[in-house]
Amino acid sequence: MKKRVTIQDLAKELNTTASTISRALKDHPAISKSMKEKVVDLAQKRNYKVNALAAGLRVGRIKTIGVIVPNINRDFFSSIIAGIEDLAFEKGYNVVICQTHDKMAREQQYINTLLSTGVSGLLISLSLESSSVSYIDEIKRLGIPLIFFDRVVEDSQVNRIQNNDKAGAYKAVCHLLDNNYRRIAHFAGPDHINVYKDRKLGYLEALTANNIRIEEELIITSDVSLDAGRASLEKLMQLSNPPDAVFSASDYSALGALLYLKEKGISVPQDFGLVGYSNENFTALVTPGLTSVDQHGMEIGKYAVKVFFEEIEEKEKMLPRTIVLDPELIIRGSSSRGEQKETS
Amino acid sequence: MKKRVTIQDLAKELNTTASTISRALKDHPAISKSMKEKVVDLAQKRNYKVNALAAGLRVGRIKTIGVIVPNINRDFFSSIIAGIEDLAFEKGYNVVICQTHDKMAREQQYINTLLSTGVSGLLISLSLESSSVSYIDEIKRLGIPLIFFDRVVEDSQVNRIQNNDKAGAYKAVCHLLDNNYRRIAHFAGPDHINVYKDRKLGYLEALTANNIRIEEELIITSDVSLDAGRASLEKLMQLSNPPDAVFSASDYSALGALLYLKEKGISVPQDFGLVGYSNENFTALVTPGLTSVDQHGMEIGKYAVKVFFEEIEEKEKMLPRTIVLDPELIIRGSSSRGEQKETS
DNA sequence: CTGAAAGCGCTAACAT
DNA sequence: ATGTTAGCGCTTTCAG
Repeated sequence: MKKRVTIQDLAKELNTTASTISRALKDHPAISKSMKEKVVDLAQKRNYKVNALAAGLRVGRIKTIGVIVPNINRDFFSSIIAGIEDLAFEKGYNVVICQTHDKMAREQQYINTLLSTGVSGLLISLSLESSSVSYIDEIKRLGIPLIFFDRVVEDSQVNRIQNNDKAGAYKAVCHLLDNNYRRIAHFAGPDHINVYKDRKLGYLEALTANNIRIEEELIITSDVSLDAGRASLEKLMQLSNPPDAVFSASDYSALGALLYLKEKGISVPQDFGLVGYSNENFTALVTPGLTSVDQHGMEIGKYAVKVFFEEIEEKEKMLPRTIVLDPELIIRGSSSRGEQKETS
Repeated sequence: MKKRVTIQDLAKELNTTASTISRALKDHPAISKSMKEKVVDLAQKRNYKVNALAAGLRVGRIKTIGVIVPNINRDFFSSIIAGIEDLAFEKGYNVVICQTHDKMAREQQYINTLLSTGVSGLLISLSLESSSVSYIDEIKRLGIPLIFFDRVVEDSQVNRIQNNDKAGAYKAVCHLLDNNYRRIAHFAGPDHINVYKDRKLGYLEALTANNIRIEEELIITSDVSLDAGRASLEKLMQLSNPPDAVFSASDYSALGALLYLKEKGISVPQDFGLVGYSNENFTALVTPGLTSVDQHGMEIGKYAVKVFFEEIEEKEKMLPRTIVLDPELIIRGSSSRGEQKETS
């Protein structure tokens, strides 16, 4: 367990000083070519690695971007992360990923840790529990770029990359109406999360625009998990006048509903229509395929880092931006009555 | 963009010194109760956070565990991570997750970054490209606990948490034989990765044990992706004597095969049997359900951190351990000829 | 119980 | 083109 090689060790061995080594290693213009070569060779030979702690302490920041998401095993979030990584790597930044499991406490803890390790920026999608958020001001005060994506805070002056969830939901519900479903229920998520609020709004607007009366009993709010979806539909089917379709704010609860319908032998899409949200990979794999709304995760990720780099590269303070992408309805078997091409 | 609050700021305000603040904050026994209270209160009020860079530089290590996996959007890996997080949090450690996308270069880069930021330990599952690995000695030399899980290095003295992949494959193939499939092909992964090598061995042993001749043409090696699975099966079906079942080393290529079979109207499991590996969530969702081998990801994660904590808590150097878990065959529709209970 | 002082490894302004 | 020096914020030994 020897100590790690430092810049001093290299300096001693080359009869020079730490400064020269430091500069040579960063390809500083004022260092002779021959010296640079010697230094780089020796560094390699001795397997030298910068101590990012020391460098970061000095400079106040390290070339790492912190990403905080509710869950990493959602295809939506993992595509966002892939998008973030692509650009970040290109620019020589590393990405560390933290998952909150939708707990506000973990979100706060990770923010503290990441801040205290000197990350250069923070890209965050809120946990389900995070209705209000207290850390924004502090992050701003530290001058660290902060970008929210997908699940964003709404009332503050911050950067946001999000989908037009209202439009996505609107399209989804209109599609169900086009396929002659008439009593369309909605699985809603917590109202304090923008995406769920907006999806509900889109649902309501689509009904109103089509002169369909809104019935509160057809709207069920939950954590939109698979189990919640199954339970919600079970409850709805007890109604004297049950729905003939569900627009779910999440693919998972749509899947729960689908499994319930299969169990009960209710045929989808003939007797019941189903649309989910997020276009998770499994939606294409279940039978019938689950119609869903694709949110272009990769793009969201790319925009998020892009804004980050703009923030650190601009000298003068930029105004916070909100970038809104348009989601896309992906039609599959679960909602296509009449002409079904979909088989898988 | 004010500077962040330091321990010195607090010291000045309380007419004491940094040492006292530092000690009070860590609940050092030699600090008076009243002082501790004052310090903790003020720290809270001023929103003080330790500068982990500075503390880490001093101590040489930070309370963070680095986890490196090929991909985070596999259910298998994300359960492992969940297992790791559980225990790590309990002990006050943070977990940062990095994904290599199966690229050796990224693996090396992340190891460098994590080492240079002073993580306390490294939990690694190798990328597909990583046949030989050069960083082990260095990590050991630095005295940082190193634990491989699932995809491990085989020839060195390191900690390993892995599944008995041979046994899992053996069970899977025997199950196919029990269901009267006779020409069983195998989708193999790269041979330099232990898990794929062992799954192939299990396949071969199961055939041999049942007096079935091994035919090289029935073994197709690929990156076991979805596309590879489809392509591999397509190729196999061109043979003059095509197989009637596939044991795939990965759920993804099994899925590719399933989609191909559906397209061609070959009925599963009647005319063709299919078994995958890893028990990804989607295996329960496709129709017919895909028989697969569950690897107890959560347990693997828990063991991995457990070994990490043992390493840092023991004073004397412990010998590297290898922990082998037994996987479990999950039987679903895709391989159950005769008595099919499975419908989903 | 508290303070003084040194130093972790690196960078950058300021020499030369 | 290279060296000198100071200091980032914290912990910890040693002294009181």
